[in-house]
Amino acid sequence: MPTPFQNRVYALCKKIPRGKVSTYKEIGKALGGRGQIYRAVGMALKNNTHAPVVPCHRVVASNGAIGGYHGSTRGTFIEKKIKLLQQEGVLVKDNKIIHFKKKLYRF
DNA sequence: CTCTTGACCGACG
DNA sequence: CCGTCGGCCAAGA
Repeated sequence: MPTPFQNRVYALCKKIPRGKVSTYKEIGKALGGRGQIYRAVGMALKNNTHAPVVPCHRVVASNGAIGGYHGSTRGTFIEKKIKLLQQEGVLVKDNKIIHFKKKLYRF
């Protein structure tokens, strides 16, 4: 069972439109949190095993880095995440999102 | 309740 | 560009 906090995070993830991405920080802000809120967001997504029902692959770090996927900061899953993003029109180079500012979706 | 850890961020040198 | 430090959220032990 997910915690209420996790539910909020997942709900926001679903709101992200196709071809757009968001960041841990923006999600945290949207939740009304401040400071280290994005760290808690990261934990929530890590606990998310039902991907891609929840499009957590559209959530990246604030600097445009991919971040992590399926509980890993690097590995096969990350490649999968990149592929999914590129399928949706978000180009990724060297684990960073191209035109990140343009693709960034704010709530 | 206390302590640790995490898919993080921003500032500084 | 890279390593280091401060910050101060949520969940689990």
